[in-house]
Amino acid sequence: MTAGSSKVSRAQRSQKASRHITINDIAKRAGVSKTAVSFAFNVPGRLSEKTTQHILQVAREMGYTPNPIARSLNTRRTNTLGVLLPQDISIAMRNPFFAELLSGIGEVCSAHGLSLLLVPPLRGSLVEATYAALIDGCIVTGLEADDPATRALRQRRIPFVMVDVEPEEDIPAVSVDDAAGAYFAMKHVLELGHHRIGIASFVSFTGRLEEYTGTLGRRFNGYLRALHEHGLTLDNEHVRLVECSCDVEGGKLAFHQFWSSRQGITAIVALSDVIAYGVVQAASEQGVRIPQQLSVVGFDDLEFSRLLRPPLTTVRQPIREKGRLAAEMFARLYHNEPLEQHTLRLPVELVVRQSCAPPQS
Amino acid sequence: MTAGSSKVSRAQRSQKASRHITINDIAKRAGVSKTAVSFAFNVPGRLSEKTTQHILQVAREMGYTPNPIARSLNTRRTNTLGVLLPQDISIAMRNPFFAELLSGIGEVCSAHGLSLLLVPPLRGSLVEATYAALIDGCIVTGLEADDPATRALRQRRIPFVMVDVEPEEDIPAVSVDDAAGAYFAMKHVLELGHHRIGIASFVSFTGRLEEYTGTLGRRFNGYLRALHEHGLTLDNEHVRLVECSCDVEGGKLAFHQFWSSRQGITAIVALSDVIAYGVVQAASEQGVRIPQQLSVVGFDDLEFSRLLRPPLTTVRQPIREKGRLAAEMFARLYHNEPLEQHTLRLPVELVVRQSCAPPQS
DNA sequence: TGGGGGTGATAAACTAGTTCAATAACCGCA
DNA sequence: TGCGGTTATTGAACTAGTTTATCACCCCCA
Repeated sequence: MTAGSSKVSRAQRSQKASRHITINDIAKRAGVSKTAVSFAFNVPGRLSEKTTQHILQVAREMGYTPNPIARSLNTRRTNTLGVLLPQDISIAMRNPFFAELLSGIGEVCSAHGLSLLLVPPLRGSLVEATYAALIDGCIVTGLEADDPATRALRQRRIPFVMVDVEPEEDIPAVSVDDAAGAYFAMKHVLELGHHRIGIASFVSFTGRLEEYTGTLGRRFNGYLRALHEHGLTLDNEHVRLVECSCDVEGGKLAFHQFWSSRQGITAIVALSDVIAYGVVQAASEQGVRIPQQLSVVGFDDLEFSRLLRPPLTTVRQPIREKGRLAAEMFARLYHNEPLEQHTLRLPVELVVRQSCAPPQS
Repeated sequence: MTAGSSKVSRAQRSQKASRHITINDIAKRAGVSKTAVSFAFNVPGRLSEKTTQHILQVAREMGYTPNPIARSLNTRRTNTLGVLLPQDISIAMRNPFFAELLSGIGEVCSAHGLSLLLVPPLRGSLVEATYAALIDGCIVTGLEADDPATRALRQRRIPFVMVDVEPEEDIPAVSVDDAAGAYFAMKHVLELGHHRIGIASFVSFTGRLEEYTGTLGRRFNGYLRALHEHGLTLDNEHVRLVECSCDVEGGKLAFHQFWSSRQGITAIVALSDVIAYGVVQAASEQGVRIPQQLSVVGFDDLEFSRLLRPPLTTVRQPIREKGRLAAEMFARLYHNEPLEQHTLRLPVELVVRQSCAPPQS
């Protein structure tokens, strides 16, 4: 290294590394100020038509396009809506629930020219993820109002709407009566005469049963209410609980656990349709006939549940609608328009199809 | 308005509007330079432990978190991987293909701490969308190498990997032999003895049949080759084409068009499993028995196709794997590591299940 | 010729951080 | 006490744009 090389200026060095073309390059080349270049791109009518066209022509020739990050720094807009996911993307996307939710959210994104950012935990922390996400706001899924990540959003004044959360004053949210839905599902199974029942639950266990929170907790409350009305409890003898991942694979594993336990389970209540799919698939593979030998109920009524073999009895919740409404609420917050209602609660209903029957006598 | 009010400085005004807390506020409050604050957050060991802790303490007290946009402007990193979608998010998400693809891409995102940005056309233009997207690179779906959006990425030196594209020198891509897969599917139907066949295609028509491009064009080539081998052509008499949206609803509409035409169609070949789902559902609703009265073949082998009633005969392509490999290629580009192979071609195979049978005599 | 009004263009300040290069402080040792 | 070598800290420049406030210019009219 020569003495001279250390004197190479920063500008020269970055020149060498084929620097990106910036607004300054265009300004110089076009013989105008960078303000003019900015106006040419952003404020139609602010410059004379001649100047505007000249600047845009120069920009085209040099292949210039304004840096969206620098622009965002000024405008404080990213034109991006985040979706906070409590799990990794690869896991969430195994549950068609999210595809339907995103489809609903996406309708609103198109209308407002927004992109959609999937925000999973960063290095294990959703709070970290919210710090790093380049978003104008977000839809929060699978979290409660007192979650650290939710608090982080509030503190940073990032507008957000929660989905599937216990309704709480002044927190915009779109929910569903999970407890009622679960109650209907379990009641249906009980009224068919089942009393050896497996509950296939996705995991978010935090200790004892009373500590189940969120969607899981609410659905459990519904199940337990129906069980109590029929004099049953989660005693592991009549009613057994198995936890699994919220995907087809999880449902298959759950089925095998129930079936190998030889407790004579005649019905499986799944906390999610996709888990029910796995149960049905594993049962078919084992030659267990549904609903003759085993009844299965789900929760969600995904678009494909009616196409299942047999068509799945389940609890319908309007998932796409939920996404759309949540995103619409966000859009109002985003544009500082008042919300008519802070919390929406959408209806659920039991959809009886062909995956349940009375137990074999 | 008084004369005084016009003299209110900018700082005072923004103060009033409860300005965001910046690195300067923390520096002042902690009695250090903003360089020190930056180091405290980003370069462990660069400051004394005492100073670092003091700064972080002050930051915590004031609820400060570095602005990710300003940070990105310097670091030139957004830690976001884009997925370029040729349609609106709400439409794409109606096809479980994307959920599976995203699931694969998501595996790599987790490993590298990336978020995933869904980038649909902005004001009708994907090129515009690429200009505005805050991403470090992207996975391009449903586009060809000579698409304007692809060119825009190249020009702006945004690293990208294409998915489902005609392999081309030096463009990183992960594809599948669509033509071969389609050939297998059509051949299977023909060998069962069908000669009145409906093709249910998603839309991307650009004029005459020879102008089909991309995935659509490649699959058509496969279908046509098999048809030719059996002396058939797309003549609208024996083999009829219907275009529909790529979702369950589209498949249902396609079925109704085929069935109402009363051309005695005995088999429907769908360009996508999700379209086949719609065909099967509409057929069931009409009391048309599959495969006895109507054979159906799909393309994709989505996770749920084996659970369909009846289980769907289809062409398997490893979608999740495709997403994962594409994302891994991107990760290498992103870290300036050399690619072992620029283009990958994954295998397809016909999966014979129960939705096809010989035509009723 | 002077002044008002409108248009077109710009210099400078601003967005909120990171990074470079230089300095200050400290420690041990001669 | 002086000096070399770390270690800790900082001012200034830099990222790439937008925005504000001002100015120059031209036309019209008095």
